[in-house]
Amino acid sequence: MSASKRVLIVDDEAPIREMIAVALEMAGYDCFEAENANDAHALIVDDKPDMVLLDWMMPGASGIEFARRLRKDETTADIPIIMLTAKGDEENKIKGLEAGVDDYITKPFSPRELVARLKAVLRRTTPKGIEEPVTVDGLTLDPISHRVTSEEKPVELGPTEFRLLQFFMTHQDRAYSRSQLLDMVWGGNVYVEERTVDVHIRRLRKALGERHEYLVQTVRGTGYRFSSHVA
Amino acid sequence: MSASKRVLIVDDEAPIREMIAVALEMAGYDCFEAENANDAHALIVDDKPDMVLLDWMMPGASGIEFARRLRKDETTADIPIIMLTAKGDEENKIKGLEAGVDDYITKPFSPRELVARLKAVLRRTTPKGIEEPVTVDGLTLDPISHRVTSEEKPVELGPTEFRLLQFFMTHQDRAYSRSQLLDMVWGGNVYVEERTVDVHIRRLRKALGERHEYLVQTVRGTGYRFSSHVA
DNA sequence: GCAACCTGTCATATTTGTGTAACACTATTG
DNA sequence: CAATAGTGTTACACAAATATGACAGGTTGC
Repeated sequence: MSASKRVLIVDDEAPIREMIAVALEMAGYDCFEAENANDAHALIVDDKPDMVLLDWMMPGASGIEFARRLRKDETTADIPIIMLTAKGDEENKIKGLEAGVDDYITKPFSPRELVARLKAVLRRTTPKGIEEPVTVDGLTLDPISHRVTSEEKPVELGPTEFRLLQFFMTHQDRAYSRSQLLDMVWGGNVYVEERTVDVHIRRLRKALGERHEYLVQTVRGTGYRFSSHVA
Repeated sequence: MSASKRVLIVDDEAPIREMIAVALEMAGYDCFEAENANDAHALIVDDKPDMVLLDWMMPGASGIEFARRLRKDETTADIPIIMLTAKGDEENKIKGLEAGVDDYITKPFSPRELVARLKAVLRRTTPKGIEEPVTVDGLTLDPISHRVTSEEKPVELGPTEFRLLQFFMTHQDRAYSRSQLLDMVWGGNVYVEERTVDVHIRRLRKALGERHEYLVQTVRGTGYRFSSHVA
């Protein structure tokens, strides 16, 4: 589930927000909007976005001021910000960069450029996921080719089992409760029965086969654990 | 398709841009112009050129600064840059080379010299692996003759399928999402449905025939992968 | 201007994955 | 040795993802 990135657009002019939203949605982003700094802050707290597009000119708190505020608060400090500025506004550019803005883009701009900048910023702020293959006792998971092999032989896994195994292999020797697994593997806000985890554990074990199923261990009363250590 | 090379001229003085443009067009290049760094960036994003001629002296962001910015972003990092500098400006030359500029040329210069430099730079930057034929299990793609053969027999491919296959053959054993493929094969920022990728994958597979279609593998929930390894 | 060819998008099949509930086991506890 | 809670298994309906075939514009070359 590479859920699409969520972008918050902050601008006091609705038509502009709409235009941007359309462009971004076509490019596969998930947008939501705010028309002033207060609304924006509420939305950010409520559902932390992956990126904020911030208009420099806004009634009330200016964009810069708002950017500073976001940077100050630890929980929002790491959200990338792209500032929208008027043409040739070099001074603001500088202030913006000082305030910790990740990039700025001058209006008017082409949707393409916007998307390109956004991608560029996300690329350099999003920490690269674990890209190295992991191996445990002959079982190898390669995130790059998205493949799992047991003693060189391919292992057939569904998407969920793959993520589950990936999580386990990068978090070994530690017991996780079903609800923790749901959080980590399924993603934060989904409602599924806890027992569903059991079923996927079962599917994973089956796919791993006799040779490796011992790696997925039951911790009675608690949940499951992945370990090459026997009980 | 193999249209003439596209060169972006960035200089704040229109007459100079014009002069250069005329010279280059006579030499068979396709020119477009920008008078400042921001416009230039927008144009580059919109339609990635094969080469950028960059004036060192510009209001706002200096040429060097702009060059650095281009080098930083992965998608523009491989565009060759030739810097135009004032006579005897040795210091800038050094800074320019540090910033990853491919060549520099001092003003005033003759059109002939400019074209010569440009050719030289293109010659040594273009052949980045895009020259060698690739073969996988009897399937060969030759970028030079722009031809694909399966066991010596020619394979009919549309332009998009060709680029797709070329990308795959030069990036094997790696799973790509549809949006990544759109980025890499279709080019930077085109608004196309993700499902379109499926269709072209389908066309590619069909063209490859039974003998080779196994190379194009579906990675459920993720995208596609090209690999001679089964599953 | 015509014909052949590409392309992107739909609508529709097909295939595969997912969550649940029901029932079978197994360890634990007293 | 029950009684009980915790897990394992399995079958199954339905959801989601992918494959496929057809189509309407748009290009290109003649």
